[in-house]
Amino acid sequence: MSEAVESLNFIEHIVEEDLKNGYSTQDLRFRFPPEPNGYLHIGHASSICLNFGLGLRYNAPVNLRFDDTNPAKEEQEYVDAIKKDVEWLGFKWDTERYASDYFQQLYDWAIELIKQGKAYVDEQSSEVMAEQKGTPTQPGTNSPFRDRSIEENLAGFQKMKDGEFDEGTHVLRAKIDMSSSNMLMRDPIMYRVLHKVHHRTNTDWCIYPMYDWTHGESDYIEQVSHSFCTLEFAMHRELYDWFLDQVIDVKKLRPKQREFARRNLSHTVVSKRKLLQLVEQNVVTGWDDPRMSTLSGLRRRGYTPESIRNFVETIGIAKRDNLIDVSLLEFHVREHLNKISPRVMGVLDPVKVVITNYPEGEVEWLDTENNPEDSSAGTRQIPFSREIYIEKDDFKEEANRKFFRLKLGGEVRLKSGYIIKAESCTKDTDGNITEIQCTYDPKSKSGSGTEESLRKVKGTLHWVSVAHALQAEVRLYDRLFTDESPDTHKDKDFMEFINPDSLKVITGFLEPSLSGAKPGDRVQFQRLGYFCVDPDSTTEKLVFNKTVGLRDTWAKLQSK
RNA sequence: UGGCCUAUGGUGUAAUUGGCAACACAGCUGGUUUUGGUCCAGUCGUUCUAGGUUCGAGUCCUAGUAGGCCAACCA
Repeated sequence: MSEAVESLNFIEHIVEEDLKNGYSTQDLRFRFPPEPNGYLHIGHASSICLNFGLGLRYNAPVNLRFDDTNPAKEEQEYVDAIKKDVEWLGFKWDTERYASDYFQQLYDWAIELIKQGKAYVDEQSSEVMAEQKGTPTQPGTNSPFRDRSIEENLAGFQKMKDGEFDEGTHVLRAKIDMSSSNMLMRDPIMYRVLHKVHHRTNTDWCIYPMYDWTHGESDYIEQVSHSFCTLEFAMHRELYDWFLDQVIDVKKLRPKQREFARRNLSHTVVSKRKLLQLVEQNVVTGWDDPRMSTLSGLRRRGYTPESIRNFVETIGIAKRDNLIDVSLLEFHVREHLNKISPRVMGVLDPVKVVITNYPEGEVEWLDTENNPEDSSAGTRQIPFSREIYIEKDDFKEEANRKFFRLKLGGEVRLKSGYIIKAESCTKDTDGNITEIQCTYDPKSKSGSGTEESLRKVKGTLHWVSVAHALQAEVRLYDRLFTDESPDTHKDKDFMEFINPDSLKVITGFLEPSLSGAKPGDRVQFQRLGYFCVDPDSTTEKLVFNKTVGLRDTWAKLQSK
């Protein structure tokens, strides 16, 4: 095996550089820090694969740390869902942490800051403070409470902690620089009063630390070497470093924050807030609706962890704006499913075919391979009889030479069965074809080795025996949004681009071998696409989700 | 009007750190095929602009242009 020249992304270059400049691999430690206020989506997969991938690469621990500093939005349900998703993607965290584990330490440090004159209690309303904050082009002005005594601040902070103040009346602020060109440095809030029940600390606290005060210090407590986040936090780095400077012990490792661009996926939204909106407004059935860009939605849709990891690998990590076409994600799921999915036959839009010269009442069990990509997958038997279903699209009374399917007077191969010839068809009063009459060549049976069976006919159709067909609910999905980038229009809300036809529920007719299919099972309906059994499925009523269609060059030709 | 970040084929990402611009997807041609799938072969097409440094610039410098981010008691 020749060692291919490894190409690293800029984050990996940073780590390599640090290793060259004195870090040892023992120093390396990473973390994935979700806020438990929603479900993970495909964008998080990039962050997960980045951090856990680095852990694997350097054999370094990776913590799963819940950034749970806002009890108003965070719930245990989300914690559970996030853990499930990370595991499903195939990663193992070193330790499970919570920012709330550090509330006491954070509080103690805050007292120190007050004692050093670097933090103060402000009693103004948020409106007034916002006004004093200035604008990006104009400096802010100091709060009248900025210079009160340390004793006063200590007492005020104590009262905040003791629950003597109402929400919104008092905050603890870092005393930095109200004229900084970085708005975040204009005396940022460290603590606010919140009389809310926290999912872990319950009512122990009624003051809660803000993100900036919490995140870097949590990294430091855990001795995380590299703290990666998305670009919108770039301006926070200065604050991250300032807060670190206040508590750092130079003998300990100093975490560094670096930022990368979030991945945008076309025809969807990749934002917890917007996904929550879809859930709350019942545009979808839940966080795990198969149309959602959540990991749980993709899982239910039939995506495999491998396919998502491969996708994330090829889209890489960088700092520029991007819009990745969903077709790349679809490529990766097809690539994996092609290798692992058993092939079966199902007809989703049926028209009946009667083989007039086939004996009435007779049933033949035909051998067919389970997966041409995997010879060890073996074969199974499928029933053939006088009446079968084929797809409506697979028959035309008249068609040109480019149409490789069934037409009057023409022949096709029935997959793993016989060659049939269309002789006539019947229609209802509206002109819809209701039945096709065919004859078959008894000597053309697949695999029989006869001269007739070896004949080349251009088309091969999938089919199911009418008498043996299993009926199943099949859910067909299309993109949730009609616009490739629904949430980037300045004058339009992303909800205006919702695709009204993103879900179509039909009844499909499937080969009987599918009768025992279990939720999560994945198959390829030949010539149609990849499908998986939905959790809603029961033994009485099978329910399939369409994961993704096969590449369809015929459809492409037709649309020209 | 301020600050920060970014700019490489249609899309995404590389380029041994200053040394022949490449990989994947998409597109197009053809071949194989009992899935119009898979697979195989071929093909199209790229460094935002203008200066500068250098034997040599996608890479460094300057200016410009374009896009993104920044004024929540959210993260």
